[in-house]
Amino acid sequence: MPDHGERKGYEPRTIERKWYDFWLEKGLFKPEVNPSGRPYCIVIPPPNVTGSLHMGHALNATIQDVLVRWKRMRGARALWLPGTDHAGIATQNVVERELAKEKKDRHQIGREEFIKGVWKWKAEYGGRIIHQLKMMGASADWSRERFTLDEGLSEAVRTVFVRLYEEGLIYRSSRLINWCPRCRTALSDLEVEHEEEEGLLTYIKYPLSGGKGHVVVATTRPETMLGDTAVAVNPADDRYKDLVGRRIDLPLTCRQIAVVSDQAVQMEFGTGAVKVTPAHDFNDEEIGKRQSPPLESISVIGADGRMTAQAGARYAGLDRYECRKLVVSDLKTIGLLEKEEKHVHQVGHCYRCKTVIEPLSTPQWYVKVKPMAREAIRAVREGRVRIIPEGWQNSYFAWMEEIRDWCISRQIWWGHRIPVWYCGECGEVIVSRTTPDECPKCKAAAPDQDPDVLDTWFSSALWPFSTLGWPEATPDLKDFYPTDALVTAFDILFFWVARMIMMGLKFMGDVPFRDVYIHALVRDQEGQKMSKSKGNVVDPLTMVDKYGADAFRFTLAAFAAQGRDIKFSEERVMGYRHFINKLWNAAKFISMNTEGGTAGENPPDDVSDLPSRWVLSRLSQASEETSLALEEYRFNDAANRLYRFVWHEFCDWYIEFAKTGLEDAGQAKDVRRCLLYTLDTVLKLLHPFMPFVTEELWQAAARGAPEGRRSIMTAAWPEDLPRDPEAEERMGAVIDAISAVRNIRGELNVRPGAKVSVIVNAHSEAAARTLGEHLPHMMRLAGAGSIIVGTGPETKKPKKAAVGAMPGLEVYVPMEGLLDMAAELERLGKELGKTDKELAFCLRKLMDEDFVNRAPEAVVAKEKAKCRQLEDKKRHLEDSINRLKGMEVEKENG
RNA sequence: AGGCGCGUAGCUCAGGGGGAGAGCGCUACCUUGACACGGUAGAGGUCUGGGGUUCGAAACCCCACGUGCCUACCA
Repeated sequence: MPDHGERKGYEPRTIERKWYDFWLEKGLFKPEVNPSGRPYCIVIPPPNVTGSLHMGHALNATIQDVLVRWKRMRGARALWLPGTDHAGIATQNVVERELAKEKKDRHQIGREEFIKGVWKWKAEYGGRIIHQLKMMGASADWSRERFTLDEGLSEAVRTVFVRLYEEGLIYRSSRLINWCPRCRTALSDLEVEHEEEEGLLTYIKYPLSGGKGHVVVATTRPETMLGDTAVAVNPADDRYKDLVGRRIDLPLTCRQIAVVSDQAVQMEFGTGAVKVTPAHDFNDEEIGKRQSPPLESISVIGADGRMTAQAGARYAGLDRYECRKLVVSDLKTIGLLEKEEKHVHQVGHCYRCKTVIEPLSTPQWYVKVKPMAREAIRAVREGRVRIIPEGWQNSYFAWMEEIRDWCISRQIWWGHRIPVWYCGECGEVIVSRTTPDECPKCKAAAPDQDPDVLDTWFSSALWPFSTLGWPEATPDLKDFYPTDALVTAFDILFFWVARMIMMGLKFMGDVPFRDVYIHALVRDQEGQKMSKSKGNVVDPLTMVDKYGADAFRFTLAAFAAQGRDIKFSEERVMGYRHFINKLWNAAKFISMNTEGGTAGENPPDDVSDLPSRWVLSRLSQASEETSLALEEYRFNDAANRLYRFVWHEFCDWYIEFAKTGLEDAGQAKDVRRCLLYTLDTVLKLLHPFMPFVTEELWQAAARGAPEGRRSIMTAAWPEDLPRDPEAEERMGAVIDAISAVRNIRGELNVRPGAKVSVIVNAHSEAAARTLGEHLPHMMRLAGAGSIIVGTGPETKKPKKAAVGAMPGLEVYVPMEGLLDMAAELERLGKELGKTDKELAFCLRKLMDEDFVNRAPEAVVAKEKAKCRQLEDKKRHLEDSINRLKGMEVEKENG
C-alpha cells in the first residue's frame, strides 16, 4: 500500500534525495542498464568549472534529461555524458582574484605554483555545478564524467594540434588581433562583444608640411594619432585629389607622414580624410598593407593598455584614456583641435571582463578554418546534421560562409599548453605531441615550449569524441559516435557547435551529432537577460528548494516552446507544484481504493465499464501525442498534453466516475484495474519530466507486485495503446448531460448540497440507452436526486424548469419554488444570444455561394451540421423562454 | 548598416487559413470521504495598426509602430 502517510500533500525534499541515491546505487544512469538496446548518446555542453548553476543550465539540463530518460525507457542504451570545461580565462581570473586578496599576483608566485593553485581551487570548488546538476535530477553517467584538462582530453588536443599543423591548417602569424589589456591576452573575434556607446568624434587639424593649410581628420580615439603613419583619402574624392602624395607634420610628434589614397575611405564620413594607424586599427592595417611600399606600423599602446615609449616621452606610460585626454588638451593648446562631436558607435569589449578591446599587433597561432567550414556547411545542407528549430540554420550558414581564421593562442597560464617548442640555438620550430628532449635539427638540448595556451573552445570543439576516448579507439567511441542530439542555446552556436561539426568531420570523418536542438534563453519577467550585474538572476536551486525539482523541471519544459525566449515566472512554478500535488492526491485516492492491487503490464482490454473504456482511450491519445511531441523536440506540447490529461480528464472526470463505479460490485474490479493502469501509465509518461515524484508513486504502487519492480526509470515507455472511439463518443453524451445540469446549478445559484431532479431528453435511442445505463454516475456528478431519461413525451419539458441545450440532448431541471425566473430568463437569454450569433455566422457562410462552391466539401458539410445543431438549440431555447414568459404572465394574473 | 524574431485574456505564454486556448489572477458559491496546493460555475480578447492575397486571415504577403536579439572594421 502506498505510503501517503499523514501528510496532506506532496513534500519533495525528503523524497528527492532518497531516489537520486537509489538510482546512483543501482547504476541506472549507465548505458549498460539496457545492454541490448540501440545506443543513444548526448554529451553535455560542459559548464565552466568556475560556474554555478543558472537558469540556462537548468533548462539545458532538464531538456537533456527528459530526452535521455525517455530514450532509456524506450529501451535505448542511453548515455548522457557529463563533464566540465576548464574555462581558461574565467578560471584564471577567479584564482587571480583570490591571489589579489593576499596582495599577490601570478607573476610573483610563478607559472608552476600558479597552476598548482588553480588545480587546488578546482578540487575544492570545481565540483559545485556537478552537484547542482544532481539536485536537478540529472541522470548522467557520472562514472564517465570528463574534464577538458584530463590527460585523455589533453592528448586529444595535442594530437589535433599537431595534425592540423602538419596539414598546414594551423600556422603562426603576426598581425592585429583583439587584445584584452586587462586579461592580457589575445581573443578570437567571437570573444569580442560589440556594444553601442556614445563617444566623441574628435576633429583634428593636420598641418601640411612646408606650407599653409591643413587636412582635418576625425577620430574616436585621438590617442592613436601618435602612431599614425598616413592620412588616407578616397581616390575619387575631388576635394583631396591634389593632396595625395603631400606630406603632413604629424602634430605632437616630430614625424612626417604622407597623404595616400585608398578605396576603403568613405567620402561621406567625417571629413572624408582618415588618419591611418596600422598598429591599432584593423582597417588601417589593411590600408597600410595595400600601399606600396606598405605603411610603417608604429605601436604606441602596449599590452597593458598604457602608452609605449614610441608614443613619445610626454605620453609614455600613461593609460590609454588618460593619454586621450592629454592629447586632446595638447591639441587644443596648439590650436589644432577643430571640434568634438557626440558620436554613437560600436565598441568591442572583452566577453569575460568587459574591458574595451585594444587591437594590438602580436604573433599568435591561427587555425585556417575555411576548408573545414566548407565541409561543415555541407553537413548541415545535406541534413547530416539537423538544426532544430530550422530558423537557426540561416545564422549558421551566414556565419560559416564568412568565417575568418581563428586565433587560438591565449597569453594565459591555465589551459592546454601549445605543443610547440623553439630551439634556442638554431631557431627551429618543433611541433610535437610529446616534449622533445633536444632540437631534432641541431641537437641542442631542452628547447623552450611556447608559453601560451590554447583557446578553451579548441578543446571544447573535440568534446563529442575526446570524451568518448579519442584518440584511442575505445568501445565507447565506437558505440556512441556520432552522438544523437546536442542540446544548447544559440549563444554558443558559433563558439562551439560549428567548431564541433568542423572538428568531428575532420578527425572522425563523421558529424559529431545528428540533431542540434537549440533552446531558448531564459530571461527575467521583463525580458531582460539575467545577469549578476543587473541583479535580476533567479537562482534555480532556490526554485528547487521552494517548489521541488520536479515542479521546476516541469515548468522549464512547459516553457520551452521553440523559437521563443523564456520570460521566467515563479508563479508558473507554483502552478506546476499544484499539479504535482494533484497527481499525488490522485495516487493517494487510488491506493486507498485498490487495496494493494497492482497495474498489469498491458492495458485492460476486456473492461465493460464505459468510463473506464473512455479513459483508456483518452490515455491512448494523450500518450501518442506526448510521444510525437517529444520526437519533434516540442517539450512544451508534451508537458501541456500530459497536464491536460491528468488534471482535466483523468482527475476531473474519470476519478469522479470511478467513485460510482467502485460502489458497483459488478464494475468495481474493472474500475480498480483501470485506475491502477492509468495511473501507472501516466507516471511513466511523466517520468522524464518529473523523475522524483513519479518514482516515489510508482514504487509505492508496485509494492504489491509479485516480483517487485526495479525502477520506473527502466519501465517500458507506453506505446501503441488501443483507442476506443465508440466509448469516447458515448461518454460524450454523459459528460454533456452532467455539464448542462452543472451549468444550470451554477448559473441559477442552486446550493451545492441541494439535490435536483433532472429530465434528459435525448435525440437518439442510443444516447438515451447510454445515459440510462449511467444514471448513478450522473446523479453523483450532477448532484441529482433523480433522473429521467428518454426520447419521447415522458421527457417533455415540465413547467417551471430550467433548460440546458447540448448537441444531441436537452436537459430540464424542474425548479419548483427554487426557480428564480428573472435569473433563468437572463441565463437563457444570454445563451440564446450566443447561439444566435454563432448561427448567424454559420448561415451567412452557407448562403455565400463562393463558400459553398469553393471551400472543401468536408468544411461545408461540417458547417451544415453545425448549423443544424445550432438551429435545434435555438428552437429549444426560444421555446423555453416563451414558456417561462408565459408563466410569468400567469403568475402576475394569478 | 545588414539580418533574425516577437507583439493573442489583467499577467506569463501556447496555437497557427474554416469565428480563440492554457496556467496564474479575478467573480460567485462550496470545510462534498484523494486533493482548499481543492471543487463547480462564470466574467474577460475588433489576436498592435493599416493595406493586400483568399469564398474565408489572428494565422500567408507588404508597410508602419513598438520591442528584443544576432552579425559587421564606418574612422
